[in-house]
Amino acid sequence: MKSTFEHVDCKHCSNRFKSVFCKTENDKMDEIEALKICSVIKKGENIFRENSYASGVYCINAGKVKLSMMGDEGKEQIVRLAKSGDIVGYKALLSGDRYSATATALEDCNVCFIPREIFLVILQKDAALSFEMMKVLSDELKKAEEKITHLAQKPVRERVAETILFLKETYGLDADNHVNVSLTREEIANLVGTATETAIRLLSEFNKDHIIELSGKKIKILDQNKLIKTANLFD
Amino acid sequence: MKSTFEHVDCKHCSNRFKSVFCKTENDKMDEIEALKICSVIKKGENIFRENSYASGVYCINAGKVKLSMMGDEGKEQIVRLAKSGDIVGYKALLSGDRYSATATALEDCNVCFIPREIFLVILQKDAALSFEMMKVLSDELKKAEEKITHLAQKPVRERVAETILFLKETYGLDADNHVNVSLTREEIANLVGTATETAIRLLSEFNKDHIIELSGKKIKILDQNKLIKTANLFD
DNA sequence: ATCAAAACATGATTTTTATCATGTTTTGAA
DNA sequence: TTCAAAACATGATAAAAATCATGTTTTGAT
Repeated sequence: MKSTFEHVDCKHCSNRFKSVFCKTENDKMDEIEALKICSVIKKGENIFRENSYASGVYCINAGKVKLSMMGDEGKEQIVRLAKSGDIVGYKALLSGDRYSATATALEDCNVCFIPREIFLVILQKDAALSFEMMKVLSDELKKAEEKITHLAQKPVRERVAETILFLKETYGLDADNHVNVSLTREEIANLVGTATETAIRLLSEFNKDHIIELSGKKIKILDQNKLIKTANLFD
Repeated sequence: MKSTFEHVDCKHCSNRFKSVFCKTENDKMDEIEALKICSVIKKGENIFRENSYASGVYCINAGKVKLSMMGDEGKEQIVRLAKSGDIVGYKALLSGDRYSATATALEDCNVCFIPREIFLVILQKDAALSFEMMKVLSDELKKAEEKITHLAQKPVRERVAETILFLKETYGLDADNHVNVSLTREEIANLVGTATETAIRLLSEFNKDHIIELSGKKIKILDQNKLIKTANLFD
């Protein structure tokens, strides 16, 4: 099984046209193809660590990844969730800095590593790729600013509801209509920005109120409208 | 007096080499020069408004600007502070969206408006400008993610201390060693992400403890080390 | 110079949320 | 399969911060 993931041909990559590389020309793609390194990252393993030297970007070919920062008291804050087709590690590379977050596989992943120099050189030559990168960065920044506003102004209850909707938006639903990602309660709390116990309590409450249905780590949204209302969105 | 600000020659602009345009070639600069529109924005006036159509970017030639988003309950959240040499409004332009924040002059400003099309066309042609833009975006994103982490994990007291240090970092000190920006207590609260009364109380407390000295809206940092300690940074 | 509005200040109270404590359930490695 | 560690759950309590209330000071327009 593992070998089928070992090397992915960029030009035929299933994420090719979903990713930031969608408009990249074929000759540039060949350069990446030649020098990228694909590898399998097991669930729980880190792709890179906060404060370590940024050696390149990672293109997620399969799997889910969390990006988190360590707070002063050693508490994890999840700042982004990535899925197949997304790239991670570009921020540090562009600002010429160390990685500002740790990237951890939420499930077994297949990622393609594109070394720093190759990525930067292609970026210099390929205006379309640059433009796509700027779009990605702009979108991330916009989302981050919205998150700041909500974190500063919305009560935890609303933010927990919002987070469930965000998880559905990001990862979709599986065959059984469950939100298609498995997070511990602690991870959900670290995404919401609250204490683990508070997240647990609010999830149980939503469960009791038949807004969601919990079975272990699986979350099923029973009443999306009520969840939107609970999140206090769009008013 | 006003006329001296009315038109600023890009090539001789004092911010030329501090801004994102620092590496832009002269011929590109001429294009911008020819089509940009300089104007004076009075204190309190908006440069652009959240949700309005993004018609271009604004280069701040002189003055200070706050960028804020409206929360659900109509409460302002300040997401960024800009100074001369900074550009604002680029995010919306790049993601092809409306402005996601409102830009308001904190004092009389002189800004140069660069229309959407010109900026985007030059961006396509000028790899160096694109790269600088990506750097700016990356830095902003990194700061935003740090803010998210602090907002989620640090108590208000620490965040107020941190905000004072941030204001000093951003705008420096004036001749009397005061932090060189004038914000209302409400604006400080909206930057910190707390209630106005809470911000007022903590500022008075720092004042009483001789960490800072308040005189009206002017803030003087008396004991920077204590302020850093209060902010609980670097430990 | 006057005056109303905005900003600032501070005490009292309530609400929200974190923390502490403790017990149960689930999970994954030996 | 067993068993310890991790995750989950929930009650009690404490702490933090918001809200409410009220008064003072500052500010800017007339």
